[in-house]
Amino acid sequence: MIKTNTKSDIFQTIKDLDLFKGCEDSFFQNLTNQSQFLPLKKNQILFLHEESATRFFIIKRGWIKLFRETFDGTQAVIDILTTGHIFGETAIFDKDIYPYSAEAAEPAEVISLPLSVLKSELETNSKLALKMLSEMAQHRKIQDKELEHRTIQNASQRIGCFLLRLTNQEASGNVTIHLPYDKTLVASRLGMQPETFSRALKKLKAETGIEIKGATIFLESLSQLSNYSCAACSSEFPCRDLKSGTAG
Amino acid sequence: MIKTNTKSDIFQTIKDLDLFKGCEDSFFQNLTNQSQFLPLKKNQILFLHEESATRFFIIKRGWIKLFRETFDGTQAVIDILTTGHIFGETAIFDKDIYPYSAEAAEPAEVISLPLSVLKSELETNSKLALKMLSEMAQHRKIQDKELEHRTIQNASQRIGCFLLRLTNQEASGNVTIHLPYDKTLVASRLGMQPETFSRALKKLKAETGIEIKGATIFLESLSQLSNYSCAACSSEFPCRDLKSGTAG
DNA sequence: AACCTGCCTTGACATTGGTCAATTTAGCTA
DNA sequence: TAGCTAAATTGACCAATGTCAAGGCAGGTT
Repeated sequence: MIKTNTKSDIFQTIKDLDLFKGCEDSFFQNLTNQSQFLPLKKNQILFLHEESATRFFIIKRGWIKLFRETFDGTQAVIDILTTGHIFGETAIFDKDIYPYSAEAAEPAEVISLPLSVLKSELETNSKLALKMLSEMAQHRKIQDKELEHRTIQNASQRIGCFLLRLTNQEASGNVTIHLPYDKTLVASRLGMQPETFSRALKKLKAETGIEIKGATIFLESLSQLSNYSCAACSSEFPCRDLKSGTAG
Repeated sequence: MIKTNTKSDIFQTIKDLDLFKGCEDSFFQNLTNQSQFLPLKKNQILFLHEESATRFFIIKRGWIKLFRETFDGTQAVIDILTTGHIFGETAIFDKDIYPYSAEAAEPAEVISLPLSVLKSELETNSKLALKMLSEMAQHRKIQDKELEHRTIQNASQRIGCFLLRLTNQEASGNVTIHLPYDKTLVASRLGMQPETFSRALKKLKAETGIEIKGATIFLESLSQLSNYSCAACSSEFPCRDLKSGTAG
């Protein structure tokens, strides 16, 4: 039986990250030495927007919601991330202030690591800097597309697009999709109210003939959705660059 | 009389860029040697989304619109940039493919530079990589906020926010703002129809008491607008990080 | 001055999505 | 199983924005 919260497991998890590919073991060791394993209950807050930052995080399991809110409590969801994704690291470039709040959308486990170690590694390891730069540029493109979608896709199309991004887009034939978290949360991720989500999903079903049973959706083929959703997008269908949960 | 399209002027323009601060003259010289000065007429297209990229650009004068469009011609404006801003450079990180289209929103002058030189400089100059990484992270935060605004601000509030970002936010007392380009374009920049823009501006006037004369807007004070617009934003008013035209 | 042309505004109306309140459903726990 | 709670759905209504069509205005040209 493997324990998932040992230091050696943390070491291995960090080492396996694509972002850190090619880094020295000493770097991983430094990070690991100052690491913490954090189990999070649903809705548990990890840090708040504008808070001073000393640590960044890697998701081991579950879903983390990044968001910001206005004074009156209105909330805007920035992204919802899962296993293998990093967040909080951009504070390095912004006066060590977190640019968003983070909370567990579902029970989750994250690894907490010191920003200082990452920061000094970045200054000496140009491979890492370039890799991070590349991921950042990728993310930027995704953000641009997100904004585009808010502008030109309606609620049903956005849901269809979201579902497609949960699948292997090369698949042919029947596909079963399971929503990864609450519908309410999917709604906020897509910038709409839960009621709108509910009705828009129903409309999506009527327009495309998909089957819905609770949080599970059955497709006869991906084109059933892509014909409907991708018409209102600037990219061709298999949209390789738009995997969901890809932010940091 | 200074000519603005000489090689030596290009050299100086590049050297003055914040992004390139600290780079060697040899780098500037390499860029300059392969540079081109391009005067652009209004609506002239510079490159198209998905096109193969060999050059990036720096704006010398005027306004450049970055956008993408769907098959049926619906257009989503990503950003509108002006003097001193760089664009097209992120193609380096995306298989040398432009992630958006670019055209002159107003008569403009841009300097065209080879991506190859930038690319190899990035690989050897870690200061530059870090600086670019930092700017990218900054941009990312701006994009997040842009998305937030689309979600929680209404049309009038977005216009107010846009106007505030055109000003020196430390100013006290009277302020005169001049719209930098067509209202139609401002509308698309803010993700709304021209008709909606027109009505929303009227509403903004009614709600805040600003004065409007054509493309010129008079404020008695910035708080007149900030009270109205920034209520629906997660940031406090003087929002230093949200300068307009800040993308690349 | 007359006339274009493109931008902007306005009105009338359609559509989309948001809000509020009432139920229904599903998953837990006792 | 009964009962609790949170999530999801539904209906009725409203507000915001988009669409289409008609004018109006301003700047540039002849």
